[in-house]
Amino acid sequence: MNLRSRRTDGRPTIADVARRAGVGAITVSRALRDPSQVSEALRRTIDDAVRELNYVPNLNARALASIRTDIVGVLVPSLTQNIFSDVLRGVYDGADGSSLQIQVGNTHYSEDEEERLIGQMLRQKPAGMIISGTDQNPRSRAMLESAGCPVIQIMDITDDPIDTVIGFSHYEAGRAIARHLIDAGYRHIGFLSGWMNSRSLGRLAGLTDTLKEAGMYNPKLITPIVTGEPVHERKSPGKTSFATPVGARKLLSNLLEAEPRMDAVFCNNDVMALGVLFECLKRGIRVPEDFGIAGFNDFDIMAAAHPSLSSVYSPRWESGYEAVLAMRRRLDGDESGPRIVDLGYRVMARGSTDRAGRLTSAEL
Amino acid sequence: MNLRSRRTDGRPTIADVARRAGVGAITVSRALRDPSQVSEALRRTIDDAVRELNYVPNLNARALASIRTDIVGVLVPSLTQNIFSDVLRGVYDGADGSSLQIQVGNTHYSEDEEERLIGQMLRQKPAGMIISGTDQNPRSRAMLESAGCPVIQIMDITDDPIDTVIGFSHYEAGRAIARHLIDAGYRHIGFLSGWMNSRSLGRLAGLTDTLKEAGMYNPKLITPIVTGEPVHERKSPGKTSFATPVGARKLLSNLLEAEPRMDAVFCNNDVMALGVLFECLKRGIRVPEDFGIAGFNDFDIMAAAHPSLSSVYSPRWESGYEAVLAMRRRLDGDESGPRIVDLGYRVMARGSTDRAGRLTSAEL
DNA sequence: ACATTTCTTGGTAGCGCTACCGTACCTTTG
DNA sequence: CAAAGGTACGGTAGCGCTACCAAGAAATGT
Repeated sequence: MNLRSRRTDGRPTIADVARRAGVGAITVSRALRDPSQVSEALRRTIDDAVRELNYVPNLNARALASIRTDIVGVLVPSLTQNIFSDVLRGVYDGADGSSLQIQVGNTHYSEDEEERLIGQMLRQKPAGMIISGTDQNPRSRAMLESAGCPVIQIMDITDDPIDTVIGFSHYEAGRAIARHLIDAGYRHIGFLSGWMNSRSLGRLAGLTDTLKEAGMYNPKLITPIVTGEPVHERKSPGKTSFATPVGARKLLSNLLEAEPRMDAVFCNNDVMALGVLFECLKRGIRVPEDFGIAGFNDFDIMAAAHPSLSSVYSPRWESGYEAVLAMRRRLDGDESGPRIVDLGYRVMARGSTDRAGRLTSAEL
Repeated sequence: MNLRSRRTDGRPTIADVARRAGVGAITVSRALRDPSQVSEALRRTIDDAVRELNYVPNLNARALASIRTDIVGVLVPSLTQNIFSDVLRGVYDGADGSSLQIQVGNTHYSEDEEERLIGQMLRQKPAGMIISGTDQNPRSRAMLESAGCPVIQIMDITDDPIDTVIGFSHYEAGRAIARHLIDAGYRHIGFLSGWMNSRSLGRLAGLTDTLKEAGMYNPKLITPIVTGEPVHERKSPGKTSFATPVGARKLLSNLLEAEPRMDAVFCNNDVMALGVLFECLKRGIRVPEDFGIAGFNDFDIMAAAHPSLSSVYSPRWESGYEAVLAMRRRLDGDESGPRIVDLGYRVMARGSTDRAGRLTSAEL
């Protein structure tokens, strides 16, 4: 007896629980998945048996039998940048305490890679997909539309989501920071960036539109736009085409050379803004009196710099978190949630753009 | 015909491939998993059939039938800190192109949570486990020792690994930075930290031992040590008990008040070092002349600061990457790899500790 | 009173794959 | 040339779970 085959690993199965509780296996299965289908008394007996045997359901068997999993596929374009670390943190926080399993894929900002990963993930019949951005190619979009599971796009916004979009408008954020700089009294406002993706381009568009409206647009104040696929940063500890603070210092020098009247710059991200601040420190350019600096994302360091650095807060953690919560509601059968959720942004006005001296010293 | 049951999703199965190739299903299975067991001719026919049908193996069924998966469980203590984002990036880069699936768990620096997650992951019969740190509790350790799969500890080092350890000595890193500060001419060297984990404590021990040997140890120069479980940072966009640059500015003020002679500080991490630099800028303390600053980890921003900030480079990406490569070798049956891998650290001497003026201006 | 619906439970038959064993054929050896 | 071993392939029987169908008990309607 008990000549256990080598095919099992000795853990209790649903049949063991059923035997111990004196019920059928299928009843145990129901009690576990949807207790409301089982009578109070049996439910209790089954729960006891589960606890005594320390039974844990085999997820592979469940997935095989029911053609569905608890996997949520999450696609991000980069793991190098802190932005997406924050998004993933929100995702994991949102999944905490649920049965959802997170599976992360890195598209490396490549549409082809994105398409490949979508296909691969969908083959696993995931419970849902969360994907960064709204600029999937037509084939990717078609796959997602016929995926038969909730699909949530994040970190951008559109009025034509695949299914649901949770994010904010980069274009509006660009407009807002431009208005802030103009209000602060700057007149020769530049834009500094390294490699640009579609969201960065949205911010730039917002900035330039606003500057044009104010009659302050000057192309010499914009760093050359680099798009296309970034140099892949995989398989190396360092970064390549993404924004680096060192690169930002060089780019600032270039801009100042091309247009010495420049008196403020909106940096495509916070890291570059820090680099610019340090370049100003080195050159003895006074911030904010001679020169205004604004970043994007509002990482912690911005508030702690001296002078403190203005930025635009982007809801990165919130995007991930809200996406998973929305996913959980959908998977619980609640279809009533909105399909377009604008989480907004927030201009954080700090010392580095306080030319007018409006802030108290405690705020600096 | 073709009254497809609702139980399948219409994708081709191994049986479809077998039928098309005119062979048995088991032969297809073998051809896919270990082509050397199948004759050249059949292999080709099967490959063709696979391609024509666009067949993709069902991983759940494979896992169920063979009681093993391609999942690698990765346990990190935090997703809030960039350190572990870098580790995860290395992990994903290392797994790129293999069939391994990464599953991340966040222990929130809690031994109990770690134990729970280990149990949960082992129940999935993972192909291997990667776990941060070497300070698992006895029950966790016992579970991992009898897990029957490769277990790789990372980001620290020990001569008594559970299985394999890939990391570096925090104690030696602490000694090294202490020597660097002494060499640079500082005499009242402090240590600044927020919440401390066992690895931070190792660095501090290295620092204080070295200072004692040099007769320069002064407890008033050490911020109060905060250990135990950190305030959980889950379910919120912000951080709590972890190092923040704002907190660092306050802590520096406290230390300077307690011991005005302090002339250098080793910060538990780079973020705090940045905060300290900004506090010095605000107070008009000259760096490095009046005060030396060193951080830990060597994030990009350190080299770009002005003055550039000294730090200790820690192999975060490398830890994750090498761990996965070692895992892959083990899973391929190569047991010859070393069980203890010291990836080392590197003191990055920069402007913020260059009291002696040894660096050229280009290096600053 | 009986028919009808609702609720609770169980049996059976897979889900797609691989472990195990068996068979046919080929090679080697004394 | 028989015996022994090796190689290439296939059949069978599960892995642990759930979809589907069925049936009995209880509740409800007429």
